[in-house]
Amino acid sequence: MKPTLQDVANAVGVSRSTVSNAYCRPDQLSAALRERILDAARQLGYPGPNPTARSLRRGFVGAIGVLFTSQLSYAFTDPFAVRFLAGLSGAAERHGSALLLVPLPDDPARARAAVENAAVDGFCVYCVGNEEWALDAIRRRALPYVTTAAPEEAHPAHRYVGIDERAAARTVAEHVAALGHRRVALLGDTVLPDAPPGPLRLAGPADVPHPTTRGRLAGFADAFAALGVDWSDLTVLNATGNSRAAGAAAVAATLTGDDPPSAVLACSDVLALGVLDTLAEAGPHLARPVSVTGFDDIAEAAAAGLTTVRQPAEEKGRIAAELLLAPPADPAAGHVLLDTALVVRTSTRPA
Amino acid sequence: MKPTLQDVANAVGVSRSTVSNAYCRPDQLSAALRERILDAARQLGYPGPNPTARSLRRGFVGAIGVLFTSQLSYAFTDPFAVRFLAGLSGAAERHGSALLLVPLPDDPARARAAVENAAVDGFCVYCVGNEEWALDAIRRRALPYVTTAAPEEAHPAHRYVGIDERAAARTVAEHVAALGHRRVALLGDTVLPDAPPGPLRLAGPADVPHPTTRGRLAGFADAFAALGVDWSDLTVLNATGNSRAAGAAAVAATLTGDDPPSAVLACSDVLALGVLDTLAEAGPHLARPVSVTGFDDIAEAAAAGLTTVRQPAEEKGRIAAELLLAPPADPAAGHVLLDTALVVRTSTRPA
DNA sequence: TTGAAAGCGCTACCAA
DNA sequence: TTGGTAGCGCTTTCAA
Repeated sequence: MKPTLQDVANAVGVSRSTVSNAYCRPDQLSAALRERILDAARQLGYPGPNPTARSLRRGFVGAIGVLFTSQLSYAFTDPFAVRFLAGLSGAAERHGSALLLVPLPDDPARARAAVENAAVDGFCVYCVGNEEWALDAIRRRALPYVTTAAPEEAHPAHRYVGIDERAAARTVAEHVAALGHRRVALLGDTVLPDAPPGPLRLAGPADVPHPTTRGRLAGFADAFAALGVDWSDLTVLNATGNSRAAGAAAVAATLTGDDPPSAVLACSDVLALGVLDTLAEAGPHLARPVSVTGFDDIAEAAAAGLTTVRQPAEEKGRIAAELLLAPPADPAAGHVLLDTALVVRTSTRPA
Repeated sequence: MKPTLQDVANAVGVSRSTVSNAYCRPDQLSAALRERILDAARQLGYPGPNPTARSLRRGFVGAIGVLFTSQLSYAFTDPFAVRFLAGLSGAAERHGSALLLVPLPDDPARARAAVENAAVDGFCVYCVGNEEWALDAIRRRALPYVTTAAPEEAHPAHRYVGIDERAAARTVAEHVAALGHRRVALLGDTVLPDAPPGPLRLAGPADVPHPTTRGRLAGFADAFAALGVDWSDLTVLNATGNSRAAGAAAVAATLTGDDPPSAVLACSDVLALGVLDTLAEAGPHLARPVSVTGFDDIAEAAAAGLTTVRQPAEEKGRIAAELLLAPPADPAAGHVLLDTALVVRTSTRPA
């Protein structure tokens, strides 16, 4: 059996308290005794206090849980998520907190159990879809948490760091509109659940369940509505996933059909890069060039010359961690909206 | 105070065991009683069994620790590490295990404490330098672990997944040698600790402390030695970090000096991309083109036309997780060497 | 400076 | 099917 603190105490002939003190309160005993205890521990192969037992007793763990309501590997596949995690981990590191990445099974009951069973002091919920159930489980545990988007309904103690999705989306749409584009397609990931890739009939942005996508589509629409281009004049394209391939598949038929749009506004850079892939492939067969915009400004966007909206990924992660680990006294400071910036590159041209 | 299992038991008028059973062994009580208990729990706001207490009692945690002996954010900054983590997290997810990313402070004593205090069932150690101290702490805790490189000295129960660094490096060097290059520079990250960026005097690869870098440099040297080009004829360049910028800085003086090498063999793609950056910047001032090779085959390598050695990043992560979570019965199967492949692109040309 | 006592919240065994 | 008992390994008063 693995030796315990008790064994060390027995070996030295002192009480457990004293051994415990030797580890976590060196000032509470003589240096000599402490040395004697540590020596005995080494001799016995005692690896130091058991972390789980210590957490139970102390009432905290030293780790924050990170939740992606999707495959966990998504976190490492999406460039924006990776940068967010870089910022988050840097700040967590500074606070001496570890990061527990919690995989969520597809089965709702088991997913909820995963949230209930995570040994953490708080949660950072990376919003990618419907995570209300997870927030509910977290609130029941009375743990602090932070999300990466404003909540749908305000909740006391709900802290978040996000951007003004709608206003940000509007800026890039205004840029495209100013270039003279009027036949425009909007591309989003999972605009409606279970919808197939490609064009979608949608009464308005309000019908989109995912708040981030809803906000961005609404912002795109705002810009055109101001110029008299109605929602019904816009094409909405659905991608079945936030990936390059899904973006490419979503637009393929539309771009190669007759009367294609002159511009495609995507809800993420990854989708937009997929559009560029389709465009590059279709190449000579296209009647005329198509302008494309993305959202996020990931590294690949610059290389591809993609016009996009920049949001500060690492900073978002850093602030999320700080909101959790060093909560502001003023509750209003728990709601952070970051600035975004339109980045114009070569993927948008006059219509 | 937060309600505990005991409170629920009191409320329903049953024993704690029965409440516990209601949560983790539903077959041990009648459906009716279980419903009654769960209802009471809901009423009281009991969020379910405390994960830490459960772990203590059960003796396992359901998480594996991931150690990067560097800034934790490095894990998200290095493309190869990110792909490794994607593979690792996918496999962990399948096994229902969470991932605890443990930040390691710079201070050695505190770093060791971080390893000792992590509540995990095992460790995956991503090798980036000297991690013997961490392995030592893990062994004392008698936890299973896996590393991403063969150990320097064999240890029972040490499992690893790696590649034959030396043989792999040799293949790309042979390719460069076959193109006729004889004046060659080798570029590695932290070839010697605390060495400045740029050329380095080194008696031989054996003097390099980091095993991965040592193996790759030795492999490069092997290829040239076979053609009569001695170690002393090769230039060794030191980069102070595994980053594009560090790679660029390491080669700048050498490439723009007189009598520059005709080829640079880098120990990673990231470093090689830095070399390409320097080359692009120096551009017209260069006497003649310089061939460059990398190592890893990250996504950016393809776009940059970089000749490199491909190693299966995601698979490495997946196998690491499986070695840990589903240990093979045969101990020999705990040592996995993955295949690598030379990928020739446009960054290498005849001398 | 040291030790005794009292749990942290839970689960697993065994007996009823 | 239910409950009593006995810890899991530790830390923290408080008293000596």
